[in-house]
Amino acid sequence: MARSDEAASFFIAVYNAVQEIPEGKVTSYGHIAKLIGTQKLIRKAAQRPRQVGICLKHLSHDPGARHNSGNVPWQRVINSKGMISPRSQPSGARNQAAALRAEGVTVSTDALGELSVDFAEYGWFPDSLPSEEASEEQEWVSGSESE
DNA sequence: GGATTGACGACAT
DNA sequence: AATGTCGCCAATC
Repeated sequence: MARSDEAASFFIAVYNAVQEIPEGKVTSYGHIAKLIGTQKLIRKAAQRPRQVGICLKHLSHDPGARHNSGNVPWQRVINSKGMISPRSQPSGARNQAAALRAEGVTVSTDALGELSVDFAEYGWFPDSLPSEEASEEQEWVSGSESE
């Protein structure tokens, strides 16, 4: 099992999780990492929020790719403080804000020009992926499901 | 192929 | 409350 395979799995898991974020909702990089962490497949996933950002950064713009900027709602992922990461290129963050506003999310701008979203209103933080059981190998044992 | 960077986050000062 | 430090590890010098 090469580490590169594990890395690839991580990318897939991230894109898969991000696609679960409902339109008009947002979550954090850290939460995506945590959700992936519930799946044993990937090592220390819950401790790698940065890698989640890397995944989105490298999200393909090729419409033909399995996961691309068109079918993965990357804009719904912001940092744990509820703010769109300023990062290197301001236009990128602004573009993200525009994409969120387009789907009904209110993005506030403070005096410093930092963009933020109210988690209380738009946050999406489930304990696990809604379709986690449906899409994965689904090899857990049935019998002890307690609601 | 070693060193730095970074769409982050938790904890320590 | 506001910085600083460290862990994580793929990508990029």
